Amino acid sequence: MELSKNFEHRSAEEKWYQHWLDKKYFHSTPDNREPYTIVMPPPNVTGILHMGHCLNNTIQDILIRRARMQGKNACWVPGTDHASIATEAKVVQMLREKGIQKATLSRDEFLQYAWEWKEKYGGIILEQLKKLGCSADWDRTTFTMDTHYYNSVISVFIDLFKKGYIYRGKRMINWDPKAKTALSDEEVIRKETQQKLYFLKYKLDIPGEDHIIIATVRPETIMGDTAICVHPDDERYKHLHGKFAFVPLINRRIPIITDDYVTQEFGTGALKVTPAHDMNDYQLGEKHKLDIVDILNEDGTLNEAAEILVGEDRFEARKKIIKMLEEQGHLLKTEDYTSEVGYSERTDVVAEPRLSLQWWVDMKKIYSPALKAVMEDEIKFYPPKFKNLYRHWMENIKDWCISRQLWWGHRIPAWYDADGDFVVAANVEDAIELFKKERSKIVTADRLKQDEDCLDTWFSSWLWPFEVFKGYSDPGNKEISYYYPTNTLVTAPEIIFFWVARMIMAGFEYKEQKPFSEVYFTGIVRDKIGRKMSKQLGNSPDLLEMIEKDGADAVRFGIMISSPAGNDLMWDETGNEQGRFFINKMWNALKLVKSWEERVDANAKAQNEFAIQWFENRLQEVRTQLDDQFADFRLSESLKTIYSLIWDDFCSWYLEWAKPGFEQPVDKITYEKTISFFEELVQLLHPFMPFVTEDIYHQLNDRKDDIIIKELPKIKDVDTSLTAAGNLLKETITAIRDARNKNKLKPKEPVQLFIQTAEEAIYKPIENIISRQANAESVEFTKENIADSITVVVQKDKFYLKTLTELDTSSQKEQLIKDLDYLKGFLVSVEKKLSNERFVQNAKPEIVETERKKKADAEAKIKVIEESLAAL
RNA sequence: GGGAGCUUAGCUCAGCUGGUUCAGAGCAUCUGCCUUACAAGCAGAGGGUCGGCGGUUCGAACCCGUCAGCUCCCA
Repeated sequence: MELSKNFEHRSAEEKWYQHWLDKKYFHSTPDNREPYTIVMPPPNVTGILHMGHCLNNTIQDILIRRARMQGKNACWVPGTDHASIATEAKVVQMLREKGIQKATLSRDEFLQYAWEWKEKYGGIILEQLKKLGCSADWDRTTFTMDTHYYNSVISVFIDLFKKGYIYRGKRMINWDPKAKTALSDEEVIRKETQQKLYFLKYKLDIPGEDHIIIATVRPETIMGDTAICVHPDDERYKHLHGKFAFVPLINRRIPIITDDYVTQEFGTGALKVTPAHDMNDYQLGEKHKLDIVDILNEDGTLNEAAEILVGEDRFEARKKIIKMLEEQGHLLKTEDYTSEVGYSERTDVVAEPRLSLQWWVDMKKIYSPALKAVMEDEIKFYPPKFKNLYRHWMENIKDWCISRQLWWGHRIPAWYDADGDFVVAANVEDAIELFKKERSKIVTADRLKQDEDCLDTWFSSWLWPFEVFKGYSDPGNKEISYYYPTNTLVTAPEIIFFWVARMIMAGFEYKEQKPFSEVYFTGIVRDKIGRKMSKQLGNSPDLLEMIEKDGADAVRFGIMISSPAGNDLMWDETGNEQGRFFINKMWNALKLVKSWEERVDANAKAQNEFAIQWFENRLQEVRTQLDDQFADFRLSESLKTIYSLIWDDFCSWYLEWAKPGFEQPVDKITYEKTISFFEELVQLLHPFMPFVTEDIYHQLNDRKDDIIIKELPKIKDVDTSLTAAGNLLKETITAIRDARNKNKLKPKEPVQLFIQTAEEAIYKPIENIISRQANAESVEFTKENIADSITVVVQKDKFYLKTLTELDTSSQKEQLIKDLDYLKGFLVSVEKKLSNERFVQNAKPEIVETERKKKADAEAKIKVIEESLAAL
């Protein structure tokens, strides 16, 4: 079969991915092998592939493919989560485009639209992952609202409620006025925001005193003020303790209280207290038993309680109230002020602290096994620095607000009667029973109302590692017993609290076992100037476009090569380019090796014993390194290691040493060994670049098997003397080439080479390689200096290059003098060490021994160089 | 305000428990080559007081202290 000029990624990707699917290589069923399991962090069902997914899933695919090649039963479970806020927002928008208002629909009608939307657009991202080459077990694709999953979530809610871990309570929460739902603390993103600090005069209710000045960034909430607070030690305000002031514009009379919570240095040291609209003020209010005046509606507009500007949006109201305050002489001054403001993660509007009746998980009751497991390394974090962060969060854990005022999601299984009493039950029949049993009330189904709200998406995804195997809905089934606990979780550090911590809690609560053994936190993908990739900035490249242009292998290479273990990565498109060049390099090597096919001479004597032995040994060395690197998730390093093994060791050295002369025959052993080396190389690379490696594997030989499932050979012992011999050979060749370069010899100009060494036996087997690589027409051993030649010193041996062209010895001389100076300096430092008695006494004997050897080596080299200089 | 982390070549980063010629890699730069696998390439080269200062040690990029700059998380 004729080879194409270049690797054609489009057709190869299509061909091999389909082939792997047809052969069901990605599919796993329990058997006798050791399992290796990863559950994919379910992307948002509305999502499309971005660089973060690309990194994360490439890493998972690498781990899975390597495990598969190690003979393990590799199982990678894909799926999506229902993303209640994001999806509901998209459905609402789609309906609006059709001219339908959500408010005009019943819950069931709305959900029907939502499911239609999900069937149509949901799961696009999974198709995109296939383009990237991901070898997930698609037969196991799970959705957090699949029937068994849905029921498990509801059942877990009921169970936790029964255990007293879930309660309903009126508390301060983060409110998203756009999505009109509660948010958990983790769903609020703090951002530095430019604001203004307004200094307002509050009239005092004291004869002879005029006003107190208060600094605030939220003047529109003054109508909710129910106190002014100052520090008890603040001399400026001591005379005002226990007195009263009036809220501007509405003239509500409010007390002046004291609390050491107030920072005297900030603003004027006097704080307006608005318990309904600020977390800290709420706590102050509780402590001092203040009134609560809630002046905002659920959509962020002002309500009747505000008395003025009713119906205006909070930010419009801010503008207007400033004008009113100014007109009436209450505004003293305005200052620029920057502080962190919370934004809704999903809708990006400013989150509003709001007092609201919500459902909560009492985290104090459930977190401790999860903390212990990580602290004691039962679950290992990579990199381990995240343990601290985890511990800190766990030790200061707050209750989790799990209700969301949305329809798309798992509906809270609480049932209310007309009096507002409620029970928690899976269905209305059970609810009726419970009312009877627990509350001695006889109710009928038509009098009961189910809670309108649904559960936080994370309240479903925390069951992911076991419910994807139906470990909750069908406990003890064959699959959960085989696959659980899973092995590795690969995820972003941003969701360590959202998801990782909670999965660990759920794992211990419901399976009495950890959900996974190790968690690898990837870095955040940034652009080349260090900004986080985001839609807003538009600095996120179009992945599918890149895959189309450069190929999935090149894209995978690009992201992995720039990805230090556990650190953020500065992504740059030149990485893809490097990947493409690499593929091209391998393709050219393939062309070379294929060209030998017809020149194999079964009778020819084996030519390349040294090269073959050396490369075989190199392979073992690298395999050992790779094992260590994989154990620590140093995948970027692994890729670099394989890259250099293929490019430098195989292409630049081995192939050059082993390749036959122009139109010369190839001996059978060299040919077969070369093919098998190439196979092993692409096998090592396969997890990183699956398509090109599978393709080359099949190009090298006609065969029935596939590299994707070819088991990696066992590692053999490394022969360090071979490594050393190889290094000497490379060093010699480089030194001679350098000398040729420096003496301006044309590459084509042959030289006569003389080797002066005490150990000819070392050079005998590599003599012909040196001669070829240095373009020497003859090689001889010599005991004498060779006059009128270029002298090259390598370790303790000398090489002479005799040429036809006239030589200018000045540059060699310069180089030799430079080397000599360096060595002399080096020798002095070694001697200093050795003459230091404390060193000889304290240092380990091996260390002293190597110093002695360094000294002897340096002296020998100095001698050789001095001789060479004398001969010049 | 509390906590964590980072600072090594022009850029992005390795450097595991202090000890080989240990100051490294890739990219970029420079020089010479269109050498029948590959110019998307080949063969070479240059480049850093390891953020500053102090300490521990026979010995420090590595350990300790301190200062400076940057980043992230939590309040």
